[in-house]
Amino acid sequence: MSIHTPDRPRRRGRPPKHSARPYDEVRGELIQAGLAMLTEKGYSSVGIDEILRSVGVPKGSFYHYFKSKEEFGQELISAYGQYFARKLDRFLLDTAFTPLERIQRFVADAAEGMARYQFRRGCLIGNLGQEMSLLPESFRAQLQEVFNDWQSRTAACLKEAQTLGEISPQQDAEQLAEWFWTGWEGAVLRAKMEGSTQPLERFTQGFLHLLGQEKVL
Amino acid sequence: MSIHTPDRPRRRGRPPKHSARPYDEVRGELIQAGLAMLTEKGYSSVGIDEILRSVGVPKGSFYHYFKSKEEFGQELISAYGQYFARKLDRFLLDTAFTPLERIQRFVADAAEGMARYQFRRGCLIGNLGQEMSLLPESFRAQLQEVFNDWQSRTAACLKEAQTLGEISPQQDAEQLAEWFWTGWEGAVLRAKMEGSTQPLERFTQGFLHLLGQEKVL
DNA sequence: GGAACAATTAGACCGGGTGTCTAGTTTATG
DNA sequence: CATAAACTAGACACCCGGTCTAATTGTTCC
Repeated sequence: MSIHTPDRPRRRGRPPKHSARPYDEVRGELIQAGLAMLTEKGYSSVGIDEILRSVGVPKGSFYHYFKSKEEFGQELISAYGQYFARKLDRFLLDTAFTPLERIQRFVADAAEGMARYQFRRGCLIGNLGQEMSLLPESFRAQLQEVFNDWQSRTAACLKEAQTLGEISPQQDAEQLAEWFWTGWEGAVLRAKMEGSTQPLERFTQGFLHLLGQEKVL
Repeated sequence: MSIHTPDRPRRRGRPPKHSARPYDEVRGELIQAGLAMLTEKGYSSVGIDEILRSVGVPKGSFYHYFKSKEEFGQELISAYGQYFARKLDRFLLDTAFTPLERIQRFVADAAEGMARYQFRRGCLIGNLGQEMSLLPESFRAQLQEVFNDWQSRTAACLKEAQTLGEISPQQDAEQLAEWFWTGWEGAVLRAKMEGSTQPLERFTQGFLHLLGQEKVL
């Protein structure tokens, strides 16, 4: 339940070689904890020490692991982007299903993920986009890149659907994918608001409908 | 440009009858200023005195006008809901245009509004939905109601489109409207992120496409 | 053994801010 | 002229923010 052991005794100087968690492990835990908190509350409402505390790392150590909160945020964005890219691949490249089925399976998995945290956590990228006016400008381009990445993975799947004749080859797959992600973020927002997976499902249903198929989900 | 005269001299006790702005006027200005700030930064990042200061009302007076920050927030939600409902009516009931044209005109107006503030301000309801996990629970139902209201106004317009034969009468107008608003919030989010009206236009184009018409915008 | 270096963090810096409320001052009312 | 109504100064009692220096401890290598 808790993210880390609450407080082991803490010594001051350099830790003995074989006792301490290695640098990269601690760094990873900080990123993990940061992701959990920022997906729930966004960037500006979460303080550094809240994250540090949850991992049992003393406040003074933050700048040993990261240059600043801004840089930390940048790493979170990229970690989240990659995490989700992997998840997308897991579903969208799964040849056991048709391309459209893969999308549905991805959506179902994401919905389950939101439910697991009582709809308190959303999409980090969406959260930050919404906060944009409070954020360091350096985040803007990075957020866009993440979306672009997700979109092109989705577009590839849609193109496959086209060559397999599952959807019409006339529509621009890239644009459909952009469009999916735009709407998806809206659906995530409403899922948080309503505390229900319904918006996610309804949106997806409509999207697949747009693709030209009738019976879905 | 500035919201109010910066600081007129301020006397302490009850103001003379004909000198002071009436209670309701001040209240209205506070709500106005609150809307401007919350549409930009959300609820939790905006402090009460930031709003007070911008209107030239001393901090001590807040509880003269509102019971608490929570109640103030509730009034903002309802004011924003009504403001937008009026705007929707202005466009969606304008019989000088076809129903679908009205929707396009509404979108164009909203896009212009976002551009006017350099894409820093979004939709208050969307902002708060995103923040939900940081908000008083009392906001949840209220936010949903606002969406429902907007949706039914939109649905009415879509039904008119159906009776006029502009779109197929087979689809459920209510659901299409819900779907529009879900996607719309996503598009607003991305417009903020990209600092461009493009997401708004692209999304709308796709939506109208879904309604079955080809040439749009 | 002991210098030099690497790894870690205590603790404070400095400057905010939060929402709330009481006690007070001033005008209006009857 | 007492009482009531309208308004606000100023503080309460917090907790927070991100950052950085100086100190402490372990390791390495002569």
